[in-house]
Amino acid sequence: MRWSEIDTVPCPVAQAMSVIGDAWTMLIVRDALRGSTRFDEFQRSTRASRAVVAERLTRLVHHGVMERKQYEAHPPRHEYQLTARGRALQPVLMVMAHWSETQLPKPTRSTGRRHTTCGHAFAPVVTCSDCGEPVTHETITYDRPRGSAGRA
Amino acid sequence: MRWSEIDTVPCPVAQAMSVIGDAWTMLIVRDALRGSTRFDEFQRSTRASRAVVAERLTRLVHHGVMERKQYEAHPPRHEYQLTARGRALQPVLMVMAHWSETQLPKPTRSTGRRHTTCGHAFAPVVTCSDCGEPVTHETITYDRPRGSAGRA
DNA sequence: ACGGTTAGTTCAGATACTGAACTTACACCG
DNA sequence: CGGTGTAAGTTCAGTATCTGAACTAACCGT
Repeated sequence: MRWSEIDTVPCPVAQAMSVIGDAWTMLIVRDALRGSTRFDEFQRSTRASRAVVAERLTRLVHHGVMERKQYEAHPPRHEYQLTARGRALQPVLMVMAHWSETQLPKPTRSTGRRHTTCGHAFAPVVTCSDCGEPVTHETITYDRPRGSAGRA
Repeated sequence: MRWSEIDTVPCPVAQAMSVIGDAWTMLIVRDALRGSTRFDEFQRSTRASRAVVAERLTRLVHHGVMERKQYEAHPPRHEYQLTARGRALQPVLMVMAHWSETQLPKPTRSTGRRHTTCGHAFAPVVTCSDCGEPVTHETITYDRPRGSAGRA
């Protein structure tokens, strides 16, 4: 199966992969969540090749994660902004960064994440929308126990 | 910059990418979280080429996400099991699947996720470990506002 | 006129992926 | 005994993708 056909798999994880299943794409989204909007900004920060940055930005726009806007007419200049769909990736990146910080051996500079509601540094905790209690690997089941297409 | 050098970037997202920043790897982890352990099981479900499945499994073992265990001596047969580090990816996949289900247009079969603590189907909500309130893109700040290396 | 900025595109050479066949080592069946 | 099946890979030729560097276009400031 080709990369380009992943989007035909009826699984939410595979669908997500068809949009953000690439390291450079994720780094671009990370930068966008931090406030980057310009092509060169993405290129310098990710250090991906210019061709890859251009291709990934086009793909993100195509999937409705980012919007390409002209901010200057002469000369024509564009910038990339996250859409609501793109901003909704924030929890994904945050939980991923937390996994990295707590599970991987190599030290990374702390992200210094702070919750403005309470003012504290914090760890993201995934909870149940119904009862509010934390969700762990052990307290989850799936309705169709062993279906054909994957899910997580 | 090469893919193989991502792990030198001192950013937790980049570090995560160096381990799971690949679509096939994520699908393998998804299957493992569902209970798959065998090479052929991963290959059939992901439909990646056998060479890629072998390479990705080796990489996951190398990064301590999975363990390779011999479960039969004659003929030698191995299986792959998630380590604690691998099981800790469950929230990442779950939040990602939720993003996919709520944000992407293409319909995917519902994952039918159920919380055994309360017995209900649920959506994962990322909350603050300190105050317990939901965390959104708007209620987060970062201590070093515009550092050199990325974070999210 | 000269250099700088922004957003790309182009290209040759290197790297990675695909699909299929092949391998090893056994088990089961008649 | 020979054939088929299973499990976990490996190998290979052809194809696709990525890298790094240079180049383009259209302006600005001095």
